[in-house]
This record gives sequence, C-alpha cells and structure tokens, in this order.
Amino acid sequence: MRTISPPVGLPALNETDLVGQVARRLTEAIVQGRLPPGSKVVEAGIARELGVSRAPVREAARLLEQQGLLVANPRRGFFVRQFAADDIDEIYDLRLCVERHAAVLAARNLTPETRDKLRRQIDVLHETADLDDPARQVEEDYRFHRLICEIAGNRRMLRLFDDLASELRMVIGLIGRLYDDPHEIARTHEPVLAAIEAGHPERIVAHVDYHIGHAWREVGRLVREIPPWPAAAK
Amino acid sequence: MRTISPPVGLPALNETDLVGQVARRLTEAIVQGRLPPGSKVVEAGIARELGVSRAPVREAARLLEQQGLLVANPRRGFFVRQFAADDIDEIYDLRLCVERHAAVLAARNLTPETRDKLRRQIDVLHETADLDDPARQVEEDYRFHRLICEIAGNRRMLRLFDDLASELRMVIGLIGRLYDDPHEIARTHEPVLAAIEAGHPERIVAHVDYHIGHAWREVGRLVREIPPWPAAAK
DNA sequence: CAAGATCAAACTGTCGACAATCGACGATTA
DNA sequence: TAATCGTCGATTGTCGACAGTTTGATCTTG
Repeated sequence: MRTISPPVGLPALNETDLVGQVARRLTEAIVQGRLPPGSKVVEAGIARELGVSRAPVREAARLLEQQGLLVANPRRGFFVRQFAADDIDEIYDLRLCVERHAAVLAARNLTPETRDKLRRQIDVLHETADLDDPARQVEEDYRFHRLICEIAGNRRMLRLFDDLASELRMVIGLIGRLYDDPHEIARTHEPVLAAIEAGHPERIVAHVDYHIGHAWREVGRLVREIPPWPAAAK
Repeated sequence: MRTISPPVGLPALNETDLVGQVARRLTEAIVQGRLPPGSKVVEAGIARELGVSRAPVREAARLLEQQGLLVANPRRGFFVRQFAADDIDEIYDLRLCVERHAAVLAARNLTPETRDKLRRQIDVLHETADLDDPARQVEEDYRFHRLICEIAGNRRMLRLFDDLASELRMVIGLIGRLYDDPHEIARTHEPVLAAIEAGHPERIVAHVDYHIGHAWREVGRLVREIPPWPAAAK
C-alpha cells in the first residue's frame, strides 16, 4: 500500500526561499521607483527591513546583478543601475532581434490552444485599457509578448526576454505613464497576432518590427526628455 | 596649484574578489569535465578545497546558476547542469539568431582597426590549427565570434554571447575533440569576414547561417552519439 | 523477501560576529 | 585659504556555528 505524498500537492510553498523572496522584494522596490537609479543598496538596511540576515540579501543582490538591475562595486556595495539613452537602444535592439525570431518560431508551433491564449491576452489588454492603471497595462503588455516567447519554445530565449523585460519595466516604471491612449496599445498588438496566425515569416517580422520599433522610439524619446533620473538619492 | 593624482594609474588590483575567483575555478572545473553533468556541488567540499568559507562559494554558485552552468534544488544543493540534445538546439538557435544580427551590426561599425583584429584572429586560428590542442582551438574560435559581438557594440548582446559560449564550452569540452580537420575550421571563418567586409546584410546572414549551422549540426550529431553523459557521478 | 519505519551522518539555509576598508569630517600645515 | 592628513563611524567581505532537512543505511514487520 502506498502512503506516498498527501493527495494533490499544491503550491508547495517553498517556505524557505528567502533569497527568492528578497530578490522579488528588491526588484519590486527598484521597478516601482523606490530605490532610484544610482542609489546605494545597503545590505544591513535591507536585511533589517525584511527581518533577515545579510547572507540572503547578498545572494539576492548577486542575482539582481546578473540580471542587470544592480551593479556591484567591490568593497563599496551594490548600486541601483543607472540607465542612459544608449541602454535603451541596446535593450530594444536585442529585444527586437529576439522577438522577431520568437514570433516566427511561435507561428511554426502555433496550436489552436496557444492561438486562443494570445487572443485572450489581447482581450485582456483591451479590458485593462479602461482601468487607467499604467503599471498594470505595461504588465499585461509584457504578458502578451512573453506568451509569444513561451510558444516559441526556447527556454533560454524566454529567460533572455524576462531579463530584458525586467530592465525595461524598471525604466518604464520610472518614466511613469508610457502611452497616452492605452487602447491604442491594445490595437497595435492585433496585426502581430494576425501575422503569426497567417504564418508568413516576412509579414511577421515586418509587423513585429513595426510594433516594437514604435515602443522603442517612444521610450527612447521619453528617456531623452527626462534624462537626469528623478531623485538619484545617494 | 594643482597637484592632482599621479599621472599614470596602473592596473587597479582587485585583491579580494573571492566570489569571482571561486566562480572562475568552478567554471573551469565544470568545463574541463571534472564535476561532470549531474554531479552534486557540495558547498563545504568546494570551500575546503579552495581554503575559503561557504559564503563565497554559495554566491559564486548563484552566479553560475544564473549563467546556466548549475541548477539549484532548494534544500538539496547545486548540481551541474545536464544537457540534452534539445539544449544544444536551444543554444544554437538563440546563438544563430543573435550572431546574425551581431554580424550585420559589426559590418556597419567596421573600422580599419577592427577589421584587422578580425583578420589577425583568423590568422591565429590557422596557427592554432597546427598545435593539435582542441581546447585551445575551440577557445580561439570563440574569440573570433566574440570579436564580432564586441564590434557590434551592444554590451548586453556580448554578455548573452558569453553565457551561451560558456554553456557550449562545457558541452564541447565534454565531447572532447570537435572537428577532424582544424584547418577546415579556420578556413570556414573567412567567408564570414569577407561578407562583413563587403557589407551586404543578406550575404552576411547567409554566411553566418552556413558557418554556425555547420557547427550546430556537428555538435548536435556528436551529442546524440554520446548521449548518456560520461560518468555522471553522483 | 519486499515494503515501510527508524536512525545517523551529511548537507543546506541562515544567522551573528569580527576584521578590513571606505567615506566624511575635522585638524593641520604651508 | 586651500590642500593634505588623520581619525571615526558606517559598511562590506568573510568566517564559524547551529538548527532543520535530506539521504542512505539499517532494522522491523507483514
């Protein structure tokens, strides 16, 4: 008789994934604009604030470092990354390169189920547009693009996307409002999906180029407008 | 009167970068095939062996984890990543996607100096081919491709390349000898450089596709031939 | 004999401590 | 007055320790 694991394992709460939790909290704080770019991340401070010791904080910081949100100056500590205009260009250049490919792969792997997922996400985008919640809008936007990478089926590509996205979320979070007309965003996703459904590589690339290129120009413009980062508190 | 800093600063010696050193040692051990795929990385063991405490080892391990060389099972420790055939496909798929773009960008930024660097590296490849040192050959091969990414001028792209390369180095290091004819490798780089010098995007992409595609098929074949990793010692 | 229970050793996750170093501020000197 | 030096608090890098888990082996039981 088998007395194995109690019926259905649920959210196997990791209990002790302090590092992960700290990392999430830190990411959150950075993206939300507390911990502004250039500010110092004092290990002891974070540790005390979260009620843990410095060890998990350090490991989490190393994670965020590799992820590009923090930079480490030996003997000096971790600092929140500062973005310049050319960082935006780098990020979008790479993102465009990857998402083109992802979209083409996604088209190749598309099933009725995954297609529906994409469609539903566009619906969500429209619904979110009514909420006047820019952060949420940006989030749902990413979810759409992330779906494409997921469907493409390359885990490393997905991880790369997540890394780029977390950098972008940070920048965009700091800029504040991104688009004037949220519904406009929602609509501009439709031709991308249409192209993927149609499955013409060239058309896919063209539409992805147009869509991402638009965001690139927009974000680039905003970053150049408000260059000296707000309150880069030491 | 200005008595500023003594003119010529020299190589700011890093002294204490234990984490970095440990990370390098670990990477080395993994790539060289000690620490075979699937083997457990016991923190205390590594720490004792390197004469340091567990803290730096853990942080270094987190680094390698984010880099894809290790995987972390909570409460269970770090394990050396195991590669399957589809990992090879993922890596090369992404690498091809990125290097195409990098090569096109490199062509756009090419200066006489950078062009010479590339040419010289091809010369080095030919010289190395005589040495019968497969590891070295692979290394110089990467250096050529890395140069292209460097010239492309996107730091994030370069980091991505390095990450992919370290995974590949591990796989290839485990396979042992890669090509039969080292001079063959050296020669196949020439059309790539020629295309970059010519500056025709399509021709560049075509040659990069051919070159990387060749390696992809080759590595894929070898991995499929020797699938159960050698000595996956617990 | 096989499946489950029991137990000990090994290992991880986390903590608090300590020395070395950094940064700032005030003292010193030309 | 302005630049340099010395000192002091704050912070990082590293370590050893301890509790809770996991692993593997041994023992028990049907």
